[in-house]
Amino acid sequence: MVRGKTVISRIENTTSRQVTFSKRRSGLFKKAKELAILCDAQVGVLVFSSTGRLYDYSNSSMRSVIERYQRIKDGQQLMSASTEAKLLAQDLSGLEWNDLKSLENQLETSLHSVRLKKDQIMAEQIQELRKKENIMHQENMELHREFNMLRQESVNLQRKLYGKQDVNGGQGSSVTQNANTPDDADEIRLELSQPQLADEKPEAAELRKSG
Amino acid sequence: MVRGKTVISRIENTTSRQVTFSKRRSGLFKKAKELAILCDAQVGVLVFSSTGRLYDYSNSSMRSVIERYQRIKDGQQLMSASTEAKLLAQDLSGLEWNDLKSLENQLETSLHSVRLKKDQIMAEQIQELRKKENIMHQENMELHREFNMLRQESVNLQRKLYGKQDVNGGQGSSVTQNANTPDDADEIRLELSQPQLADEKPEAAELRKSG
DNA sequence: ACCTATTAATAACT
DNA sequence: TAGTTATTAATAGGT
Repeated sequence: MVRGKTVISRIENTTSRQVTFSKRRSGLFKKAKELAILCDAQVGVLVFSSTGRLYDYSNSSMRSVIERYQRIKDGQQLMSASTEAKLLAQDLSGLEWNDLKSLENQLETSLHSVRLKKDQIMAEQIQELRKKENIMHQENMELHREFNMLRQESVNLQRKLYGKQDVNGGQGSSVTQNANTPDDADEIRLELSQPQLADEKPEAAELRKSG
Repeated sequence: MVRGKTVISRIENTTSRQVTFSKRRSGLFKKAKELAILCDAQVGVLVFSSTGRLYDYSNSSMRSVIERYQRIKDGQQLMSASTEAKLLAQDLSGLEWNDLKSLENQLETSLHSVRLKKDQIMAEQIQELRKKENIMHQENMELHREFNMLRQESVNLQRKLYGKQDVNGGQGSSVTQNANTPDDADEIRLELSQPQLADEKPEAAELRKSG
């Protein structure tokens, strides 16, 4: 029953977060739809849940919304497919369906196999790159783990060697100050953060498995 | 003051439509923001006014939202182009040969631009994945380098601590299994191999230098 | 841009 | 997941 002024910060309880997500998502879509109708606007809404699931609304096709957005953003003047199709449809009037059907078939079949092959190749490439990406990410994580173990070990050794004085063994960056090793690494500075997929949330990897 | 139940249909009066657009647009964005915060979701909203102006909101970058959307969608539907062609063909009736000729050309053009767009999207994806791959690879190399330096240091510390006998001061870390290192660090075996890009293109190396 | 009567959305509950 | 309801939030029309 809405007690008190609703505070907008992350809902920690998982179930109530999911319930709220479901309710507010539909509320948002409803608002988007109303805006589109009332004000004759083109609207697209994209929502990814914290579990990585996609929900979307748009009054026209999302593809065309995105293309329009990109056209404006990129300053490019690429005509969107849907716009072009509309123009094409307007140009032609009074055409026999049977003729069109065979025409369509001809055009499609001639292009279909080529497109299929090309798409297949590109899709395979993308899939392979994604696989590689995941493997590298895992390897990266493993390296971090092992690195930290070794660092801890090194710190312990230094403690044994030098006593408890001047041993900089914190979790921070500068791990060792080993001033008396002439031909070896005198000073190792470490500034490592956890590896991260460039701009992806963790669940994205999860998603790729299923999708 | 909201008289009566608000009817959702196009507002004919231009000024009040614009006012409503402005108000409801900000309302929509607010709702989107709240959803993102409350439910830890990634949200993107795109709105084009009836005059063609773009307004957008997203809690992360719109680009990443769109890319995430496309990553999901292009796995699901590679058939949208042919579907559109079918819909287009169904609209039309009554045809002459000259019309067919021009239709053929237009369909070809249309298909061409659709194909171009699709290819462009896929090519961008591949490019971005390659970029990510390179970044991760670089990070991986750096980790290896630092790991080896730290390992060397650890070995030196162990020598100092234990002399040349029984140099196995690991705290249970499976990383340093250098059981009998007589004099040189050359024999230290590390179970990590250098990371490698499977089928690296020439520009990849170039990228790492600068990045 | 601000105000406010009124409807709309929704948090907590079942 | 789907209702109910007490509240808060959004907003249409006016200024």
